[in-house]
Amino acid sequence: MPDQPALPALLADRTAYKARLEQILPASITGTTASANEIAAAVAFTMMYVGAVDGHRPIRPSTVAWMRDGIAARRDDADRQAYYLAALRSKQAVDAQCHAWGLTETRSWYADNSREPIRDETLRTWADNGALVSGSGVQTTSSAPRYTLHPDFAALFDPTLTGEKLDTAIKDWQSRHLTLTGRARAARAHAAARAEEAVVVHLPDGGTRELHIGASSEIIRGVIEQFAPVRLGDPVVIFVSQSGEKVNVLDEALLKRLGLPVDQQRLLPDLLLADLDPARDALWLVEVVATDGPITEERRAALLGWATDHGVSPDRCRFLTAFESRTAAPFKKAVPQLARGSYAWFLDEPDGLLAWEDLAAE
DNA sequence: TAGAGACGGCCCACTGAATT
DNA sequence: AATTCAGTGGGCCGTCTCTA
Repeated sequence: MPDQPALPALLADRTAYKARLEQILPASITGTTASANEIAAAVAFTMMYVGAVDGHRPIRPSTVAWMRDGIAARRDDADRQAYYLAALRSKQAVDAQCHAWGLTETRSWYADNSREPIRDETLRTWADNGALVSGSGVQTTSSAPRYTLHPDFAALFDPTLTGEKLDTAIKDWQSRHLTLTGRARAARAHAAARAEEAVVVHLPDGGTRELHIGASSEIIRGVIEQFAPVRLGDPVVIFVSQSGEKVNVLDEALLKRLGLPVDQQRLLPDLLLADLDPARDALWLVEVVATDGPITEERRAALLGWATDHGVSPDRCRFLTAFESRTAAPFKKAVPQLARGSYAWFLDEPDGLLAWEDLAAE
């Protein structure tokens, strides 16, 4: 990475970052201690240490968790870069780097599981307050690094900025980012970044819906745009559920009329379609398989139970597993488990439908 | 002394890179 | 090409400390 900006100058230690954070994003403003607590100080130090600013050298939570006192003490650009690269590879790579440096201190700042408060509390809160630049093109469940500091926020940690100059700079930043309009601006920028990478699905009723980027969303789009209009007489998309998101209900009124509860705790299909054609009158329960999770006998029974518990007749339920291709590994892996009485559909062969039927039932 | 907050730990589903 | 592994996302819970 030859065109990377220079690494920023650092403050003395974590304590110094905590002190500044308490001025910039105090709990009294953010409503949570996560914006300026010890974890937040560790995050700020580490992000500045590796130069995670303005889209360059993004980190993930483990980059913070794996930092150690011995590493933090090494301030050469080459060492900082070396830690960044090691932390991108694995914890073992960090161990190896420490060994190469002859560091005896083997304790990371935080245990691996502490990534959760780092991610869920500190980084979330910073993002809400315009302190981060949202990662672009990184899938929700990807382990790729995505977090960088907003350059204006990072500038507040400049060691040469002290006393009155620091106070002024902080007040200026707060007035641009922490006001109602500042927050709204951050939210809009965040939404715009997400929309740019979204998968746009055209619904049967003419509307559109944006889904997260990823193979699953491409398959969902295929089912809605290519499968449903051909196979269903009068298709309606009732809801879509995506990882990392509450169930996305598209037709609340219909869901209510059907009397189906959308309970987050229970097993729900990835996609629920209804065929309102009076001659067909069916409910399509669809599972989308990018890697795993087809309609197995167990899943079929659970989904059927969910539907029939609420008055849907079993003979009105259709079960479909949607795949990217029948030539790809996920389908081959799923074949032995596919539930009898379910269908399979493939994104790369949208005009076909594979039926696994009970001979006696037909 | 009860309740709230902080923090570390565990679980599940899913993804992409590394390994075989 | 298939499988494994490590790390992400979303959750929940137990323990400790501080405070009302």
